[in-house]
Amino acid sequence: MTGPLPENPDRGDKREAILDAALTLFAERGFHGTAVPLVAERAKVGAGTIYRYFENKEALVNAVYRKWKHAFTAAVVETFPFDAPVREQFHALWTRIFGFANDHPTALQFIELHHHAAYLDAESRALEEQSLAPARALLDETRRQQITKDVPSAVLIHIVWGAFTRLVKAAAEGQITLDAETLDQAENCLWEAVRR
Amino acid sequence: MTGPLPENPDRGDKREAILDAALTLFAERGFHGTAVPLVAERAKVGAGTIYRYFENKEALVNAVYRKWKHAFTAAVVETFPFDAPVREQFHALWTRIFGFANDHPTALQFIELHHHAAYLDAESRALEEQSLAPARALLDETRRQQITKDVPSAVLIHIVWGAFTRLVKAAAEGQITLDAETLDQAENCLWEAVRR
DNA sequence: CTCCGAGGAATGAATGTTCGTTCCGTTCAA
DNA sequence: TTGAACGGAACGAACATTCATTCCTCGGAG
Repeated sequence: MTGPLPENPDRGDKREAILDAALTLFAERGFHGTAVPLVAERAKVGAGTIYRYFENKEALVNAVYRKWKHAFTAAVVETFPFDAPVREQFHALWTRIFGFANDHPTALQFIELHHHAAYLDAESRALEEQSLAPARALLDETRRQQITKDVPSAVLIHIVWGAFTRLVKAAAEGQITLDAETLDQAENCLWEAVRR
Repeated sequence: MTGPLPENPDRGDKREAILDAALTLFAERGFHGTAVPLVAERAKVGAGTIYRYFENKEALVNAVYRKWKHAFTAAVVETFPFDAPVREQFHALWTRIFGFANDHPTALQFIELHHHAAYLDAESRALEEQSLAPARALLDETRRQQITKDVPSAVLIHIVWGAFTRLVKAAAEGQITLDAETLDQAENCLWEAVRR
């Protein structure tokens, strides 16, 4: 699943070095725009070494995708206040998602860029669904309670997530600055977008 | 600018065939993932012919980008009711943008995919700014009139545009269906996101 | 404690393939 | 007949991947 592992466990950091280099380069230049030897150079590793850890370039991009999609899901779900009032849950969701974007901007850029790409395999695709499950559950529940609008929760999710990722991208490009106040204002905008 | 043109004006449709093929392939597989000979094949044209019309692959992608960015801007601005009440202007904006997405789904996908890409030249970059100028003007004005929230108009634009493109992409992938009612609901969501 | 040799890990030059681009013989319109 | 337009074979560069070789680690013999 994770590719062949070297038998000496001390050297597992090579794998991480490769994953890190691949994350950055794939995020910046895309899958087809990134040459494998370039990944090797950035990871300070021989080109052939990559193939000791990953079957091929496609397996590598899938490994990067899964690693960070899992990290994202974990960051959102961990210690999530599932029993708090819904407005508070929305705030928690927003805060965690942005916290992740702040801690790992390259990872979010990578995830967005490779969303639904042709070279992602079935297992990676399945993770795409899974990662937004808490949001879907929340919005389904709030709709039932007539707190949010009578609109399919999938539509609301795409509105919030689409707006969010765009804001992050714009911030990364320096078009806007996402300080605490702006972030709060944006959260408020989107709550009003979804609330009844 | 537009590359060398054949001197016989009758044959200008070859250029269009190339642009059309390039639009579809670049939208589906990205810039680096699309081979020039493949574009030629789809355009039913010899590989060499492409280079009679475009200096190189980069010039081609820029030409596609400009063509459709112009078309998009035109579709939005044409007969726009600049003097209508602001809520109506917002509706007009929403309707026109979605009308474009509906008429030319591949073009919108292409534009989104190549947004701020490294291989776009300065002139193409300039068009990115220009195309959302009407929206910016509208949101600046409504903020002055205290109709929309006291949030930088750039932030509001990214919220609306981000939500919109995500909805279109989700619809293209079959995750949601954007019928007239859903579209109306979504417009309402985003108006409430921006209005005071 | 030192040295040796076995075997897995790592390497990067070599390989076959695919790409962007060019070149040139052919076709077509006038 | 002539010159522009065209197609597609051909070319060098760049790519993903392989593999013969080197490096490193460590167990055990002396």
